[in-house]
Amino acid sequence: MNPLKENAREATKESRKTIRVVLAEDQGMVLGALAALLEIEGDISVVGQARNGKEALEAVLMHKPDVFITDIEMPHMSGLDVAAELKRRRTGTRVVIVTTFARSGYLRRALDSGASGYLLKDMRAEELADAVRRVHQGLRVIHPELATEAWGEMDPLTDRERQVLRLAGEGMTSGDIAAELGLSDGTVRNYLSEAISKLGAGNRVEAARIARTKGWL
Amino acid sequence: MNPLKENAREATKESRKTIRVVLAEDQGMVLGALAALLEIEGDISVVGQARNGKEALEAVLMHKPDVFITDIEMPHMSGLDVAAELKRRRTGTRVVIVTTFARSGYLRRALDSGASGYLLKDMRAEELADAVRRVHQGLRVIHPELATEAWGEMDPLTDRERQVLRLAGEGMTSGDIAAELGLSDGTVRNYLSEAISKLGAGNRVEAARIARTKGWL
DNA sequence: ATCTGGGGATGACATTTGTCACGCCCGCCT
DNA sequence: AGGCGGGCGTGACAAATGTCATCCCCAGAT
Repeated sequence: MNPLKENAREATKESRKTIRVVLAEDQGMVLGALAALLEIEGDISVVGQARNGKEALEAVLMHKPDVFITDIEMPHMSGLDVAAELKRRRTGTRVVIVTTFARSGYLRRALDSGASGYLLKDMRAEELADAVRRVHQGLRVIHPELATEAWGEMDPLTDRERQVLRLAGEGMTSGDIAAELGLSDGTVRNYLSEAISKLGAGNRVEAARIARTKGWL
Repeated sequence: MNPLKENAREATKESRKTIRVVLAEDQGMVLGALAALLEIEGDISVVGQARNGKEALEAVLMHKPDVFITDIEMPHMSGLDVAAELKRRRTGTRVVIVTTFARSGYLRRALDSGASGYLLKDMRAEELADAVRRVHQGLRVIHPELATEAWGEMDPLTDRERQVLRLAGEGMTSGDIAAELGLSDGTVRNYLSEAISKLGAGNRVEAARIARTKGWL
């Protein structure tokens, strides 16, 4: 129980420096590559890897890592769901989302789920380790482009509009959609028209595209 | 990483064994991570990295690597385009496609473009280095799931149809497309109509969706 | 020299879309 | 009770879309 004078310096150094990380990502190759990338850093150690949300949750609960790095789109439980669950369980683990998608909707949900970081995969690889360190220190790290710009605009669509637009984006005709949702053909067209104008699009296809890229789907 | 410490004997050994690689991938983080992954292997050296098709082409022409590893979907020139161009120029470089998409159309085009390997990103990370070695030895490496189903259905679309359908899928109107391609409005609609019927779709949106999922874009 | 087929264009027509202006019903606010 | 406003529907109309038959042009194939 007594501080060991001799290696006290090293011990504290070690315990202060090594950041234990669990990594989740459904593409095996990217998972392995990211692990390799992080292992290069002397102060970061990957203690667990997972290829889907459920495994990820188990791995985090088992290893109690300092930082949990996860993709969003994974089989059966998204990274956002895992983050929310971890928040609910009050594990001390900090969460960093690393994803392809610069959708403000995702960012909002990530922050709501208690994530400490939101990074895009097209960031420079070297910055990942730094981000992990910052988050470990209790800081928040948001990808710059998201932190400023695309942030602020809220989803202007009503539930119906979203619903209708999604189906239209799949190639369904107004009539199909009407049948599917138990609405009238004209009503569907009205919603579509509303959505198109709200999104500043020229037609349903463009509207769907815009909504998708904003994460409002 | 330190070529200076070789003496003559080691140098010949080295030159026989070290596989020089150029890597292309638009997501910076994945690019860096893959590079890290490969650099761990003693016999593989990443001599160039690129984040889009054009850079990739330049990098390959400049470094003349043994193997060129590339993603498909990149800005302004796809990995497939780069592969085709390299084939045309008869560089000795062997090409390995590494992509997310298990689309038979992509595989076909990859092989047509002279690629020696087609791997999916959800493969285990450790297998990448092996694949690189095999390809370097002149072997072909095709992701198992695809190898069997490889000769699936053929792309029924002509170039024009593909072109027109792509733009239509972005939300452009027939008129826009006509202007863009220097065709008449009616002709565009004819191509679209052809594409729709070839794909068994009900309208342009569905047709675009189908073509996309098949990898015929 | 002729035949053939692909790329491209036209014109006509039936549907589907996108817009608008209204009208109805129902819950909520004060 | 009266007054909103949101969800839903109708009708009408212009524009865009999908389908066909038909025609021109030109490069290969025979």
